[in-house]
Amino acid sequence: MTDTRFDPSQADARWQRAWEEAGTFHADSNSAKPKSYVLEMFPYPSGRIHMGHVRNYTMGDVLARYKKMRGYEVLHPMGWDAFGMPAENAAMEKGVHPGGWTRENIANMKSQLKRIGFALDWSREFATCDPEYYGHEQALFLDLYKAGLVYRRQSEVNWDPVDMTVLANEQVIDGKGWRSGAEVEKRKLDQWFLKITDFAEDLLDGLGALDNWPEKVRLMQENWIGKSTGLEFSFDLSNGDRVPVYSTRPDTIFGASFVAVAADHPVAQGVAAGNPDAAAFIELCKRGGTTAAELETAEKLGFDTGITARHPFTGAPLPVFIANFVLMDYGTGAIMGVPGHDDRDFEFATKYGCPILRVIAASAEAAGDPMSEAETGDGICVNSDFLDGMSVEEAKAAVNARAEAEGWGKGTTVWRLRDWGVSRQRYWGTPIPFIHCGTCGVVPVPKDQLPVTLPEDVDFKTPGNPLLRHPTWKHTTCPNCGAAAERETDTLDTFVDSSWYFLRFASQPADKPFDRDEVAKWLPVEQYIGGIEHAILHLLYARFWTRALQHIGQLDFAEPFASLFTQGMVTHETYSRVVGGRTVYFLPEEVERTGNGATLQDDRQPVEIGRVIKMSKSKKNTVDPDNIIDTYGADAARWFMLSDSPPERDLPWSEAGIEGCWRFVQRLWRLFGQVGAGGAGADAGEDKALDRKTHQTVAAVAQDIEALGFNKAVARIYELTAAIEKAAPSASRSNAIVTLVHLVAPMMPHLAEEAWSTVGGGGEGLIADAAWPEVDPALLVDDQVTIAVQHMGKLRDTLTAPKGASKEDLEAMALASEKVQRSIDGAAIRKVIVVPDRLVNIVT
RNA sequence: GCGGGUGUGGCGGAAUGGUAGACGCCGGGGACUUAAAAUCCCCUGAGGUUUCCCUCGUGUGGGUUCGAGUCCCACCACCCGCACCA
Repeated sequence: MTDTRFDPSQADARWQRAWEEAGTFHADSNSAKPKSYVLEMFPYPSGRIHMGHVRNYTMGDVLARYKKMRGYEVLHPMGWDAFGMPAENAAMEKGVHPGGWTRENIANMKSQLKRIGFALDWSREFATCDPEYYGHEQALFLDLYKAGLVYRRQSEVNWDPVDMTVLANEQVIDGKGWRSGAEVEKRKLDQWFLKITDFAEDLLDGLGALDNWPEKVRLMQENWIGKSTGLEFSFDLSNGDRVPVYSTRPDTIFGASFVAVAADHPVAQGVAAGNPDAAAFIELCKRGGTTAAELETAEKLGFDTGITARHPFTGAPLPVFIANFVLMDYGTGAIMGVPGHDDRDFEFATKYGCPILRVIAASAEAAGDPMSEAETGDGICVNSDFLDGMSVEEAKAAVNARAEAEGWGKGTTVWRLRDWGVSRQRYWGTPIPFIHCGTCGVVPVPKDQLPVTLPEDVDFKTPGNPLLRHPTWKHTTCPNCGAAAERETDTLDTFVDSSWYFLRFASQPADKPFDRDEVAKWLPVEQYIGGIEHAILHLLYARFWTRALQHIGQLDFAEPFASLFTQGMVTHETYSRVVGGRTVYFLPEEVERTGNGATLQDDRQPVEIGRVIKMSKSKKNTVDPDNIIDTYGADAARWFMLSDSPPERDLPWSEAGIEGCWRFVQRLWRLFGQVGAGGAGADAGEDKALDRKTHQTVAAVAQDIEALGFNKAVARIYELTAAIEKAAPSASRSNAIVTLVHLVAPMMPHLAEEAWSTVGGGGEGLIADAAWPEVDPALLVDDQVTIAVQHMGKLRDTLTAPKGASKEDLEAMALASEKVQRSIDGAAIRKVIVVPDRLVNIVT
């Protein structure tokens, strides 16, 4: 090896070519080896790869390469989540076609990914906007329809009356359309739904078996599914109607002081018909946000209908309100208000003067205590007739039993989970394969006519759904009767696309979505890696879709992802100045970081250093992976992604940090050049301490990689590197260096290949195909251990003892310590605690 | 608002209830060099002491324990999700 520096600008591409030519990362479905499916969430082709992608894919890549070295047949695919709104936005803003824009982005991002040297099987690549892919998706959708899991019903959307278009929640800002600024209305449309609620119980139960999912993701899903048990009963109204309500707290029924119904509840509609004020109030509720967050934080508003409801036990008349915080979608769309024991009811009652009654208290004596806030905790029933003295749980059961016995109510399970609305009134998505016929109704497109492809000739000059206004596309004939009919112009939610892509990666027949047997070979995914932002929707939908396919007999398993890992974001500090009262941000590459400040390169004047936050275009705190790779090569960038921060936490990018990684790449390169100095690699044993360190590191790094503790693996590699550098030349040292090449191979594959091809005359083949080093268990244990000696729990001395020394010996050694004796200072020893191989604590 | 998470030196972080700060970054000092880059060595939680050590210290306040960053209770701060962004 003559070069003193590793040059990634020529080595990276050379090894990437070598892997490609050898088909190194091609996954063979017929392999006899044990399989491992490593998957990172596929990206939306926004145009450029960002550091978050690099981090996500580097983690998966290290695992995939490591698994391969451990003898697994690894499937590590990549593709594109290519449908979605940004492409339509680009079409509107730049006058480009969504398809062309997307294809161009994919090409750019693919070449970016290739430069990082990921061990991907590119032969399985696809984009969800490929007619082949979405055609199969349409077929699956029809299968689910046939199984009764797809239906249509009316549902509300955000309607922008100026742009004449449906808006996503994120396009509604303070109740106004993001483009038009017009007040957003709620409008009812016929929409397609998937019956995810049929699987609510199963999706909930399934969480229990997902041991290798983060606890917090399981909890989030559990809360999302939101199983609750309560009582459903009806109030008799003074106008002769009956209104069913649902409550999870029937034990507090004697504390009910009002009844509230949702704005779109039939009772509300009935009142509005004869009362313009009520109608106006309902209109008010329809404006403003629809999201749960907005409803919860918005001021509680109500309209007193003048109607009263008869309390089922006391017969007392309770006022009936229309309220903005009651949701038609949840329960029965009506509630009994118990201000004493529900936060929202308390706020509402305070505002509208309803009585706040205490019906739960810590003890019977506290029954008369005043209430300054809602008390939602446990206690016993008071002021509650026959419930007095019962616990909350007893009272719930007692009220339910009484209601059922008397026939005016019944115990019910209610789910927060709602059916999945998949209709989108947009162009750039999978067309929903149905036809509307004047005589036959809604008719599925026959499978032999799939895919229903998107028309190419569309314009985005006017707002609204281009499919709806396309001159010819929607006109067709009914497959049933042959009469003129119209195509469905809604497209599918892009979450449908990402609910089965992992199946298509595993198996790609031309004539069907996937082959059941081939899928069974690869699935479930051993390790799925992605952002926490997908903790609920994507992961829940994918779990549902898999169950739905199992239900209709197309799959043999229910859970697609055996292990899940959610990685943190890549963050960066921000650089800004206030110019004319406005904050102007600067890119890191425009800024020079000095000691504890920063200056703009253009004018040498200081800029303000802001908080370290998620990289975002608006704050300009982004770093382009291409620039980093141009400067430092792929391996330094990969190493940075793995160093320091635990993978589940945020990773702050810094120029100094990547410089450090670059120095380490070169440091390794110099060390790798020293194989053979002091003897050939075959005979270790000359340097027992180094042998031990080497084997301990191999075992620890393996363990860390398998637990995705990359930052710990990195720290151990630094330690071994330092130990080798300090060691005198020997066969042990040469062995250690060759081992080190293996250890870094999954993380810095280009450097490792370059070293492998040259060390000690050159290794056999590619190191990507090499086996992970064997560990000698005898070398994992040290024969000497350091014992901490404490007096009253405080460290006073340390001593070295043979491993496995007896408690008596350790105690004697500890008491012999001068420092310890000085600390004890003649006090009587009451107790000595000895933890073998760890510590001695003397208690006086 | 509801749900979830996080908090340890100047910074990122490490630590089966058992030596807090491994490892990296920044910073300081030195070696090499005509000089620089690169590289190598040493120091680097705070305070006291002055080369022997001592005291304090893991968001805050309590508690359990021989011993708490770790377990329990209460609080504070920040971050994420909330169903049409992906």
